[in-house]
Amino acid sequence: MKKSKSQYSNIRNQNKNEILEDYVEAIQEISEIKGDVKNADLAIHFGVSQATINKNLKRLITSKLATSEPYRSIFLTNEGKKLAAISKEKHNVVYQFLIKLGVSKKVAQYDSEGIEHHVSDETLKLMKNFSK
Amino acid sequence: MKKSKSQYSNIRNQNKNEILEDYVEAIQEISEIKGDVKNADLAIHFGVSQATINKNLKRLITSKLATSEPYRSIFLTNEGKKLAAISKEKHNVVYQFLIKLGVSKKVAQYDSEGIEHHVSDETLKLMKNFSK
DNA sequence: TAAAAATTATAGATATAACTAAAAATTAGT
DNA sequence: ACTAATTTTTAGTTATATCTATAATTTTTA
Repeated sequence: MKKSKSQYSNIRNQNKNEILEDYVEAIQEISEIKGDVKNADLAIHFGVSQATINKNLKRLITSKLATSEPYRSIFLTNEGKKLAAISKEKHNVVYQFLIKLGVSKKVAQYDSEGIEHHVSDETLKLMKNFSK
Repeated sequence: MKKSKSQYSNIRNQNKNEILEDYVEAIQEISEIKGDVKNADLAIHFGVSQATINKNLKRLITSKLATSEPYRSIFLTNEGKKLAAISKEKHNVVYQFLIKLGVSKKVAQYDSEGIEHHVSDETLKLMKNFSK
C-alpha cells in the first residue's frame, strides 16, 4: 500500500499496468499453444487492430518484458515470463475462487479478468484458502 | 456480457467508466458531509491537481451526470445521483464481502475500490449472500 | 471597498490506448 | 523467381488522464 497519494490514483495506475500483464499472459499462452507468437495472434486475442498491438508491443519492449525484431515473432524476456507466471497464477486463484463462490463459468471467466489486477496479496491468500 | 468484441476491450471500457463512477460517488459523499462540493474538495479527495478535476468534471457534465456553473459548486443530476447510489451500494457489498472473507479493514477498503468496477451482477449477488 | 489570498479555469505538454488508411516487408503460390 | 496475398509498420486522428504554469474570478480581510 503506497503512501502520500490518494488510493484512487493508485487504482488508475493499476489500470495502466493491466495491459502489460494481459499482454505477457497472452504471449505466454499463445506461445505454448502455437509455438511462436505474431502480431496477428495478439490482435485476434484482444480483439483490436494490429496497429494497436504494434504500438502496445513497443511499450512492452521498452519495459523489458518482451523482445521482437521488425516483422518477426515476439518473445518474452525472463522478466516477462516471470510476470506472465504471476499473472496467470493470480488469474487462476481469482477464477477458482469465483467458481467456489457459485459464479457460473462464463461470468467467472469474465469477472476474474477484471478483478485479477485489483487484488492484493492479502486478499489473494484468503481467496486461495477459501477455494480448497 | 457483450458479444462480438473481445472481453479484454470490455474491461478496458470498464476502466473508462470507473472515473465517472468514482466521481459521482465522491461528489455525493462530500455533499453529504460538507453541504456543497467544490473543485478543491475533489482534488484533495482524489489526490490530483485541480486542473485535472476541472477537465474530468467537463466529461461528467457532458455525460449529464453533474452540473456546474464556472467558479460555482458542483451538483449531481438525477442520473448522477442514481449512478452514485448504485456505485456506493456495489462498493459496500464488495467491502463487506472482503471483511467477511477475513481481509483487514485497510486492505478491504483499498481492494474494494479497485474491484467494485469489475463485478457482474451475478457475482455481486453471491457476494451479498455470502456476507449475511 | 480595495488589495491580498484563495480558488477555479485555461493553455500547452506528455503519455496511454484505440482507430483507419496506406506503405513496407515477408510469405506463399504458381 | 515473380507476383499475389498476407502481415507488419507507420502516419495521422480522436479521446482519455495527468501535469505545470498562468490567467481569471471570487472570497477574505484589513
